[in-house]
Amino acid sequence: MRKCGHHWHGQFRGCGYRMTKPREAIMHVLGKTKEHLSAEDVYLRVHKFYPNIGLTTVYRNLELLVEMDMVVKFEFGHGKAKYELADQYSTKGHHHHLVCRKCSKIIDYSDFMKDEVKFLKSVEKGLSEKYDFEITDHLIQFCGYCNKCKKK
Amino acid sequence: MRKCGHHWHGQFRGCGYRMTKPREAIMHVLGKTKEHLSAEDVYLRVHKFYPNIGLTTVYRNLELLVEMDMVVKFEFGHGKAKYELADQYSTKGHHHHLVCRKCSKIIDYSDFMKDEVKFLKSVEKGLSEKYDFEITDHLIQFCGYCNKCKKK
DNA sequence: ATATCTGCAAAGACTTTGCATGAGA
DNA sequence: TCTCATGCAAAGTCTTTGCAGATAT
Repeated sequence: MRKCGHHWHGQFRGCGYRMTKPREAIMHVLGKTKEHLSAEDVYLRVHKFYPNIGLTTVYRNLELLVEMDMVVKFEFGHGKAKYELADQYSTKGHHHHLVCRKCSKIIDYSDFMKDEVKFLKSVEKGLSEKYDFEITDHLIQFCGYCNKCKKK
Repeated sequence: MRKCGHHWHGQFRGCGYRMTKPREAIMHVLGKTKEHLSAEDVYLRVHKFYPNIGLTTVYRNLELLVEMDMVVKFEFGHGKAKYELADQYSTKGHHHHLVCRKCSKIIDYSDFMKDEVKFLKSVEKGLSEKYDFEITDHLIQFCGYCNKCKKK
């Protein structure tokens, strides 16, 4: 059976992991979507072209990918965790979320990134020094009511 | 038995809810701590002076309090949700969190709020207009490795 | 060859629901 | 008095763990 050659190979090997078919399939699904997928969502999509996949494997690999900084995990507070490819691997690019408190709708936005970068730069530096904390990532999110859910 | 009079009374009545002993007890616990408590944490603390409390009641009221904007719910990604009194009811004041990806330690910080306010003011305005979204709250959080967990 | 990875089944953890009883206004 | 709220038990979800067999290198 052919080897699991692929452009993710190096990423995994570099971290001491193997490139396997389930991993390839999971990366494929994550790379193809612009949505925020739950573990089960990923499982279902992978399952279509790789029916042998197990949900457990999806959970284990998503966790691994988060640890490797290739995937970001979000807990929007509606039961299940959602996963997205990290900015540098994604076609979506750097963005944040607007979360509706009523219908749970999530809007991606990538506006005002200039302001954000300026803000983050000084804050991250200050915080990491003051608290002796190595900052690897940030989470910025706005909560409220979407156009359909806000009171008229 | 005496009535449940208390300074939270108006908050609840104003939203169409009743002031009950369990609610009073839960507010008492939340108001007394500076920690981030899980539902079970709240339950255990309330239980000490109000042993009749049920865990279900705690869950139901925390949810209610979040909806009333009196409490903020955080999902730091380590299993259980954590709750804090909202800024305006808390002695902690406005703050955000630094979350260690390894040991799950959470550091509250309230530095750089001037920069933050400036940043948020323009961004919130822009976003709410562009996406027709009523922003009620924001979540800003930095993830990384605390002094004990970062590689030397 | 051999340590890693996978899939299945079962267990675990947190949270929600149903319902009869109790309490606030 | 008349709803609303509570507590218990049971159920529901999402996620993790154990383990034997399969796979990548």
